[in-house]
Amino acid sequence: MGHRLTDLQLRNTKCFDIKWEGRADCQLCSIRKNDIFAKLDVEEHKDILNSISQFNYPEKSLLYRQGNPAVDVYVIRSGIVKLEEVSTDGSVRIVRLLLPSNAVGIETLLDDRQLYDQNAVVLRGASVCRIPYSVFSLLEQASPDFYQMVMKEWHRQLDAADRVIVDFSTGSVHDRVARLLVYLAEASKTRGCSEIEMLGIEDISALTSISRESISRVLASFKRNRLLEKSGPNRMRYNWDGLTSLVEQNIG
Amino acid sequence: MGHRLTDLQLRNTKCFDIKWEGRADCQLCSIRKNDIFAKLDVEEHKDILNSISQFNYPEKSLLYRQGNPAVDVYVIRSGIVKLEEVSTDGSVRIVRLLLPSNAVGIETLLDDRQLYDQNAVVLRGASVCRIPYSVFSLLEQASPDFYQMVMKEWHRQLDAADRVIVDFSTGSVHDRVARLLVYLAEASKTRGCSEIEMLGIEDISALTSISRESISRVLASFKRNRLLEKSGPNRMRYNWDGLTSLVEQNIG
DNA sequence: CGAATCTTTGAATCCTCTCAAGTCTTGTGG
DNA sequence: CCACAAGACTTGAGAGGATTCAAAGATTCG
Repeated sequence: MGHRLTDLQLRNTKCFDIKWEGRADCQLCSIRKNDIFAKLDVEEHKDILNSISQFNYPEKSLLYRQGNPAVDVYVIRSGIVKLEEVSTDGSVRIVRLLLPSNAVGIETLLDDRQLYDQNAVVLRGASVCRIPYSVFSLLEQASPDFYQMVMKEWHRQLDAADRVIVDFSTGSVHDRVARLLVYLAEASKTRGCSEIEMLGIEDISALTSISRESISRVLASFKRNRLLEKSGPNRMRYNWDGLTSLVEQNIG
Repeated sequence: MGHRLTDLQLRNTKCFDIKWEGRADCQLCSIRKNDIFAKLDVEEHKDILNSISQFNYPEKSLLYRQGNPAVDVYVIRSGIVKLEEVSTDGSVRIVRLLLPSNAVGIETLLDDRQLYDQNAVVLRGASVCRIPYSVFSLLEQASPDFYQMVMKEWHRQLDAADRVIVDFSTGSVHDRVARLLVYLAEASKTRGCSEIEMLGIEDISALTSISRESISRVLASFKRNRLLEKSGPNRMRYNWDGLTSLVEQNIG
């Protein structure tokens, strides 16, 4: 079985300093082309978007907690956020990883106000836009095809969940970790970065359902084979061809 | 690794006789209260809903194929449908199980017409409503809050996917199968039925990522302990208290 | 710098898979 | 309707992989 949360983590008594980064400037936003506001005329609706603020959440801080009333949607501008479900026995499983331009907490948008389904925890220092529910109800009235973009986000979330099933929960320990690394490498490539934002072993464990020790061993073997190389705290340089050939290998 | 599809299955050359069951009668529909049309005034929009037909798909037939253009949405009225992803190496993984009142193929509704993400295969003879895309585009115009209900369906699908991750892909072989049985038992209970609609071992395997033999062994042990008992083809009588106590046990 | 946390590594055990053979079911055609 | 073939399920034995426990090395943070 997986690892349990400590008391501290469960209560989240620790104080994180979440920095306010100012009003969001949707007009100049670099990631907007891929997010839920992609097709919105932001100039036309600037008074509605007015109430969106931008924050910086440090590593390990919580965007929201499973079971709390869903009140805000967060759009990730940078960093990595995990959605984790805590079982009755206290063990934790990550159900998806969300990356820049993903929206977190879209349960908020269901008509009968729901509770958040998971904990949303920041893995790598994240800059996010916090969007109150009111923005959505106003936009819904002002821009009737707005929900097309929200539906796309639901679709992306399903993709992310399916990825956890198909890629990170199927096959040998070796294969699962390899696929995760390729996934992270892909994400860093599209960001134009040649290094992986490495997850902690604890998180890889909650994502793949593999014991921490086994993960450490697999990573060690990848390093031995020069597929990975530590290049800083939480950063790894990767050998793209080597890694991808690993995951292609299981063809046939 | 998982089992591969046979050539026959990949090509779906076999002919299934899909029976036309007539026009859908949304007015009298017994499952509507839980599906995407829950809050729709069907009398008011009956001319739009006119083009919905009802079909009976036999076991093992395909609603649609992964990669084909998404053209119709199907609402399940009875039976069980699996969504399975076929990897490049031909192995199959079920990413979710869909039950009565779920909609299948909602990728159809994304504005840039998408391809179906998975194969949708009928596991237990299913009666479905086939809803062409046009119905949705008309409803969108006619009933502005219609997308609230569609969003709920996306949410249900995410729940189903998360369930596969948390319950069916985490923990020991024994636990995963036990949770699946409880899930099926719950579903049969809400249908007012005291027997499980049992999946084939192949499908349990694709759902849990467990080898067929191990599943057989676990089921055998449940039968020995009088938690299960065959009560017909593809049907099992279950011991609710026994099964649920199994999945609760891993508390603490 | 030292404490706490996270990661690595080893060795033994346990679990799950694989292979293989047998039994049971289902469906088809004579 | 029976017989046979194909497919699905069961069971055993053995091998291999993954987990566990334990202890030592690294890192991080105050």
